[in-house]
Amino acid sequence: MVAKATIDDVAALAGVSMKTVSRVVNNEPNVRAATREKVAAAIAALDYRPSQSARSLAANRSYVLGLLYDNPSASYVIDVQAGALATCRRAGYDLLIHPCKHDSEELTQEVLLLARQSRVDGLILTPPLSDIAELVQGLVEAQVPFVRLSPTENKAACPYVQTNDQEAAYDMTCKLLELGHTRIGFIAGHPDHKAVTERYLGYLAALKENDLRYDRTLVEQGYNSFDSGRECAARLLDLPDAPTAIFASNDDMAAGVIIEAHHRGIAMPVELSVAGFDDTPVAHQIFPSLTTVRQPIVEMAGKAAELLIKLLKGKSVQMPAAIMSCRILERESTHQVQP
Amino acid sequence: MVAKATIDDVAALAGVSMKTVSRVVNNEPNVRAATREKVAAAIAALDYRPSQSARSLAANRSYVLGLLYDNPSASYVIDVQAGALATCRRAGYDLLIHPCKHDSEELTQEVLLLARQSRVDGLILTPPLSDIAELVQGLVEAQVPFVRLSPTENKAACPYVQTNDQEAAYDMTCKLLELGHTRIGFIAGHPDHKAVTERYLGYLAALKENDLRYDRTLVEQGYNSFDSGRECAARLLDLPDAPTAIFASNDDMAAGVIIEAHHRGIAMPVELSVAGFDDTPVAHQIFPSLTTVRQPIVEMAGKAAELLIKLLKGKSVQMPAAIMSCRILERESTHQVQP
DNA sequence: AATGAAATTGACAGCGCTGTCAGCTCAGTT
DNA sequence: AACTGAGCTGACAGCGCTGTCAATTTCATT
Repeated sequence: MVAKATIDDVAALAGVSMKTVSRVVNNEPNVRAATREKVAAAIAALDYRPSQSARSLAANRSYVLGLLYDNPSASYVIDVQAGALATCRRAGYDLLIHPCKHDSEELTQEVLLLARQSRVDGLILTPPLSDIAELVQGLVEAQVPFVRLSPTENKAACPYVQTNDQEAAYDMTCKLLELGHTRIGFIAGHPDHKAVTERYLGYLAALKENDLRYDRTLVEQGYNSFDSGRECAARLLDLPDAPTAIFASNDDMAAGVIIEAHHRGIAMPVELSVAGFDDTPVAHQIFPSLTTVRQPIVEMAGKAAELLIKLLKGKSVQMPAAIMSCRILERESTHQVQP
Repeated sequence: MVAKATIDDVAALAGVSMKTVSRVVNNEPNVRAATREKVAAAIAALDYRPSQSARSLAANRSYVLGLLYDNPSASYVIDVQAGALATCRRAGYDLLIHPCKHDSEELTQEVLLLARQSRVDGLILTPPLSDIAELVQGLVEAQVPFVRLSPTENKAACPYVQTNDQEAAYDMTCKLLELGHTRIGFIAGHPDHKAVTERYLGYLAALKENDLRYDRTLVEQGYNSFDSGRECAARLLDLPDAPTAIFASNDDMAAGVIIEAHHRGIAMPVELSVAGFDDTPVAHQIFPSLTTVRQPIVEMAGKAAELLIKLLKGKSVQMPAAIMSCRILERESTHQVQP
């Protein structure tokens, strides 16, 4: 790499102390405008770039956020990364990604290590990690700053960003009811993944609200994967009195439903309506394209990073609970029930 | 965070100098076994974790690799990340992700900044960034170590990892020919994305090899996206003498072909065979599931990180060119041509 | 037991920055 | 004109580690 100018070089050229250069670089107050300009000119002339390692060591912060996840959905993870990164860049932070296993024994230790090595200043936890009590507890005890995406438990512990999953699932169920469906199958999400399971509550609430009896045979336990969705669909469609609509807790499972129906020669959406949740890319790449719920994942992650950075700056973020709204996207896979 | 033990604490407890502790921590040779054990015990007792920022500053390396990409495929990016991370963890490195715009004016500057700030020790470039001459040139000049995934140009410049895209596309085309198809439509990839465009050469080679005349109307220019695939398919299927098989340069475009065919009521695979490339998740989530080519992306990225780390360790990696093989996956979307 | 080479260990000087704190400058006051 | 306090600036001491190099120990040989 090119010989790099240090803060001393800049100070010498600008005719000030290196501390003043530091002030200018860090946008600190109490520097006369004229001085600021002199320094800025010197920085430009030398093409000076502060060394991150040096400032990390001296200031005891790394200007790096860690992003923790354990989610099989590539598009979800990419969106979270994109949102977090956008904020990070604006604030001069970098993002370290740290996929991990939510059921690992050493999860908490592994994550704490990141902070203990001073690799990251704070962490963003995404579901299902945001609901692991031991991990959350460990971070609180070690006083590692962190923000959670969509936690369902222990919300007092720290800042979080959330969506109204339950409400959106309620709305989606109502939509299907409005289309005349009375037997609506539901495929629940992975039990370890609390945020997804919340959607089940929305489904239940909508049935209740509309005085439909709850039929246990219409609810299948899925595991968030395409394959599990397909298996659940097979069972639902085998029912003597099969549902005319199936609402899956996520798009991957909904895609599984659609494949299973295709293989059975069921015409969609006329003979079967299908709804999903998440609006992953597959939702509009399958036939029929999927009616689903879009979450503002990028924005949520961006907000989370923002809260975290505020927290790091010491601006007491009084446990702010940013709640963001989902939106139903009606596509081809839902249709009026046939008489 | 918990009060952290420093190297001095460990040295004091073990009764050695901090340099010796440093040697043990870094697995350097020339430390007596007994000493090593004493130190190890002290480290364990104090739960000592070296500060990354301090060692970065002192050793002038960050133990972080940067991953550069500009690829709309979430699953591709996730796979690359996973592969690179696996290697990084084994070697004690972290991974900084850096999505960017391949057509940005300031791309080279932006990327060089990462190294100049000593945030990363080296870079992994993925297509289409691996083919941007200016960027590659800039890195070489600035002496930033880097490794490329699937470069098609200037291969002498530095280590790279590659797949035999062209050969795989050749094989896939032959497979369609064997199924009796003689009019095989082809949807080319984004012209900026060299690695994808190589697949076109494989298609051409197969036609030539089998003495089929090249029909220009059967080749459409796509842009790697689902929508562009669908548009190209529409044009191909509108042809008076429409193809009986369509080979798209990637799965997203192939998914577009399948949707377009569905909307036209074309029965697949009997009336139309479709083939893709990449084996993205959508390939087996659509109906009919897609015959495609699987690249060992995770392995490639892992290998790339490995080469890069070797390079950083000064072990002269004499421009090693790891070439890895693709595999055709036959699924439901391809079928014998109808007489 | 003396000898020399190799193995092992430690002292020390930074790496390039930021935090602390003291000192200086300069309006606005009295 | 002297005084005040806010605004501005700089000296300096680390942050916790690694690289260098010299000192010491070890061990096989003679």
